[in-house]
Amino acid sequence: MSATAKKTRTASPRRSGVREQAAQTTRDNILKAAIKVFARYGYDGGSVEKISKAAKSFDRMIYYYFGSKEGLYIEVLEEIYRRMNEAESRLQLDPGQPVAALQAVIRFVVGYYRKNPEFVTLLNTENLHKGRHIIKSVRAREYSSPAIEVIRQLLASGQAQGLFRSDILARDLYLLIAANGYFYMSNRHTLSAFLGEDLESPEALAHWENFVIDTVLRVVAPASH
Amino acid sequence: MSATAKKTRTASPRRSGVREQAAQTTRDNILKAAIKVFARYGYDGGSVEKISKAAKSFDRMIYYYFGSKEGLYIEVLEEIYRRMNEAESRLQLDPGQPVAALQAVIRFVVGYYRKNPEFVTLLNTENLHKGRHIIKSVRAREYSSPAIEVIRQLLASGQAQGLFRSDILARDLYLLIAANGYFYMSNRHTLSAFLGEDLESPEALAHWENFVIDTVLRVVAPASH
Amino acid sequence: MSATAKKTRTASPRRSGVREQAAQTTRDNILKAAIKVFARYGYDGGSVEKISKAAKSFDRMIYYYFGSKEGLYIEVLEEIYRRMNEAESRLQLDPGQPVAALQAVIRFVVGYYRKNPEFVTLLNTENLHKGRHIIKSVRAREYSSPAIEVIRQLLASGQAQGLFRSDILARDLYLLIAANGYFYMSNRHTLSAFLGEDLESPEALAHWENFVIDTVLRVVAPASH
Amino acid sequence: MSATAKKTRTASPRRSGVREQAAQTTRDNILKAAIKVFARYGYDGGSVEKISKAAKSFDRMIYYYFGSKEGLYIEVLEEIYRRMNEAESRLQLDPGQPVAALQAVIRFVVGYYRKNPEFVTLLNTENLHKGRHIIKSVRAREYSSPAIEVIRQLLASGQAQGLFRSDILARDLYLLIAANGYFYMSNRHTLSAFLGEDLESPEALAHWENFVIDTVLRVVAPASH
DNA sequence: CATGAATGAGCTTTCATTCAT
DNA sequence: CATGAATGAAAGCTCATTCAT
Repeated sequence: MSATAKKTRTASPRRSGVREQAAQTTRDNILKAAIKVFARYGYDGGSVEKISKAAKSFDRMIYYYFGSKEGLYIEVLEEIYRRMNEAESRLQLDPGQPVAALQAVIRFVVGYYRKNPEFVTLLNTENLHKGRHIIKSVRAREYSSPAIEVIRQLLASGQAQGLFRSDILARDLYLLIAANGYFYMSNRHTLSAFLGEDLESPEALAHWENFVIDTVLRVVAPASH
Repeated sequence: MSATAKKTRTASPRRSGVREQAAQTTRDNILKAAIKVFARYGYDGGSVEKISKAAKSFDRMIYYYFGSKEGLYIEVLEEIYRRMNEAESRLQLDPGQPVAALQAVIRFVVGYYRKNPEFVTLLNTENLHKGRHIIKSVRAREYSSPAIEVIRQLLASGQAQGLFRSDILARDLYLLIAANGYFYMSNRHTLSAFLGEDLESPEALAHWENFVIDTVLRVVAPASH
Repeated sequence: MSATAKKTRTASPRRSGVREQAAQTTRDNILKAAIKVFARYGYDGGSVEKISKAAKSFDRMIYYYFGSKEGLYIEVLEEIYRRMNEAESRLQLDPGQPVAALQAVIRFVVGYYRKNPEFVTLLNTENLHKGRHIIKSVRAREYSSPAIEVIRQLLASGQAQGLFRSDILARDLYLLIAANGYFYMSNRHTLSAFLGEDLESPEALAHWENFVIDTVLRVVAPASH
Repeated sequence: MSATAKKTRTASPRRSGVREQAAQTTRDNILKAAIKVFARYGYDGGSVEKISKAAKSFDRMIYYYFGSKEGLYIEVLEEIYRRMNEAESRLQLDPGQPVAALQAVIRFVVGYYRKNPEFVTLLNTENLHKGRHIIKSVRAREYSSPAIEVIRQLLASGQAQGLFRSDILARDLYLLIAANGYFYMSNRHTLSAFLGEDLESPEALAHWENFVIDTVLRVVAPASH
C-alpha cells in the first residue's frame, strides 16, 4: 500500500466529530463496495470506477483513503479474514460433547462459505495472484484461524473419551472440512454445467452438508475393536 | 463466439498444403498461449496482446480464428475439459481389485490437479464468471467426466465383493475426491500464508494424498458389525 | 484506382465462356452490394467486409476486380449516374404538348429520387467528400444529364407556342425541379423530426409532387399582360 | 448519451474559479472542433482522435464530457440547430412590407446555408443515418424553426393586403425556400462536375439567389384576374 | 476535507490491404 | 481464377492515477 494512505482505522472513537464520522462512513462504504465489486469481477475486472460508483463516492476518495487500488484490495482481504475470524470466535461449543461440537464446527464452516460467497471468490482471486497481496499484509498474519485450535481441543477431548481415533491431525481435519465446504460452493457453476444438476437447491445443499458430516465422523471414528 | 470465426476445417485433408499447416500451427499456438495466459492472469487480466505475443502472432489473428476474446476463452475451456477427459480415458483399472482401483483413481485426480495447475485456475476463473462462458459452449456438454462412471462401476464391484458399503453415491464420492484434490491446489497460496507452512513440498503433497486416500477408504468402508 | 484493377466491363460478350460469366456475376454482385452498402453507411462506414459479405464473396475479390475500396466506390458513382442517364433516356415526351411534357419531366425526376434513395445518399456522400472521387472518373463526364437538353427543347417549344415565358434558363429550371425533388427525399429524416410530420406517406408525397408541379408551372408561366 | 457524461453545470456561478472556466473552455473547444471535424469527414470519418487533436485536448476528455462519440455528435447536432434558431431569431422584419420581408427571409435562408456549410453537411450526415441521433435528443425538439412561423405571419399580412394568394401553406413555402437554398450548396460539388460550371463564384451565387427570390414571388403572387 | 479536471497508457476490436499459393 | 492467411495501423473506449484548487 502507498505510504500516503491515511489509516483512519486507528482513530480514537472518543474524539470523533461529525466530520470524522462522515469520513469513516465514506471509507466504510468504499470498503464494503470494494468487497462486492472485487468478489464479483475479480481484481482486474473490478475497476476503481465500479467501486467508487457502488460506494456512491468518487474515484479520488479511494486514493485518499487507501492510496491505490492494490491498497484497497489488501484491506478487502484483511477485512474478510477479520470477519471470518470474528464469526469463528462467536462459535460456542461444549467441550464435553466432542461429536456434537465437531458437527457444529462442520455446519459452521460449510454454512459460512454458503452465506458468504464473496469470501470464496475473493480467496480464489487472491490465489489466482498467488497470494501476492495477502503476503504484503501485516495484519492478515494475525488472523490465524481459531478454528484449527478449536478442532485441536475438540479432537483431544474426543480422544480422551475414546470417541475419536488418536492418529489424526487437527490441521488435516480442518483442511478436510474446509475443502469440502469450499469446493462445493466455489465450483458450483462449472459443476452444475458438468453434472447437469442444480447444486444450490436447499435439498442439494442439505444433502452435501450431511455427507460432509458423515464423512468427517467416519474419518475420526476409532477403529472398531 | 462470432459467426465469422474460422473453425479449423478437418475436412478435405487431401489438398492440405504448407500454408494450411502453418495456419493450423498459428491457431494452435494461439490456443496454447491463451491457456497459459488466461490461467495466469484470469479473463480480464489476460489481454489479447499478451496472448498474441506469447503465441508469436498478432492480435488480429485471434479475431481471425476465434472471432473475439470471449470466443477464444470458450475454446480454451473446451480444450482443458477435453484434455482432462482424454487423460481420464487413459486410466487403466482392474475391476477385480476395487480398493486398488479406487486408490488409483484418487491418485490420478489429485495428481492431475497438481500437474495441471492451469486447469484449476481456469476453472476458478470461469466460476468467478458464474459459468457464463461454459454455458455457451456446445462441445463442453459432451465432456461429462468419465470419472464418475468409472467410480460407479468400481463402487458396484466393491459392493459385490462386500468390500464397500452400499449406501453411497458415485457422485458424492467423486465430489469428495475432487474437492480434496482441488482445494489443496487451488487455495495453496492463501493456505500457506494462513497456516504458515509450505504446502508444495514433496512431503506435504504426499502426506495430503495419503490422507485423502485414507479418508476415502474410510468413507467407503462397510460398517464393521 | 489502382493500375492492377481488371476492367472486365469491356470484355466482348461474344466470347464469354462459363468462367467469364461467373466472374461477371461476382463482379456485378460486388458492385450491386457496394451500391447498397455505401448508400446506407457512407464511404467510411461502408467497409470492405460489409460489401464482400453482402455480395456473398470475399474481401480479396474486391481488390481483384476493383483494385481498391476507392476504385470500387468510383465505379459505384459511375454506375448510379449511368442508371440515371439510362432512365432519363427512356422518357418519351410529346414535344407538341410542352405543359404536359414538363409535368412528365417533373414527375419523372421527383419519382426517380423517391424510388432510388441510394442515388440520393450516394450523391450526398460524394458531396461530403467535395466530389473528390467523381472528378477522378473519366466516364462520369460522359453522363451529362439528357434531362437539361430535354427541358431546353421543351422550353423552346412552349415559348414558341406562347405558353412559357422566354426569359428563363433550362439549367435554372432543371435545378429548380431537382432541388425540390431531391431535398424533400434527402432531408426527410431531419425534416420529419423538425416538422413533426411524416413526409413519406403517399398523401404527403403526392402533395409535395403537386406543389412542385404547381410551382414550376407558375415559374414558366408568361407574364399575364 | 452515456449517463456518466458530465453536463456543464450552469448552477452555482458564485464559486466558479479558474479551473471551472478552463473546463468550460475544454468542453467548448471539443464541441467546436467536433462541429468542424464531423462536418468535414462525416460521422464515421470523424474520428475521436481528429476531434481531440483539433481541440488541442485528449481523447479521454471527450468521454469525460460527452460520454461517447455518439453523445458528442448529438450535442453537435443540438448546437447547430441552436445556432440556426438563434440566427433566425435575430431576423428583423417589417410586417407592413410583406414582399420585402419575404425577400429578406429568402436572402437569410439562402445566405445561412452559404455561410454555414457545416450545417449542410452535418444535416446530410444525419440524414444518412436516418435521423437516428437527432431522435435521441430531447433538446432538439425544442428547436422547431421560428422561420415557419415568421413565414406564416408574413403570408397572412401579404394576403390581407391582397399581395399574396391565399391558397398556399407556410410549410410548403418554407420547404420551397429551404430546398432551393440547401440543394444548391449541398450538391455543389457533384453539380459542378455534372454541369461543368463553377457554382461558387459570386456571380453564380447571386444569380441563383435572385432566381429563388423570383421563383418564390411568382409562387405567392395572386392570380392576375 | 473533498472534488472536478486532466492524463497517457492500455484495452478490445475493426480497418484496408497484401501475401503466397 | 480464386482464396485462406497474414499484417500493422487505427478505431472507439476504459484504465489507474495525479493535478490543482
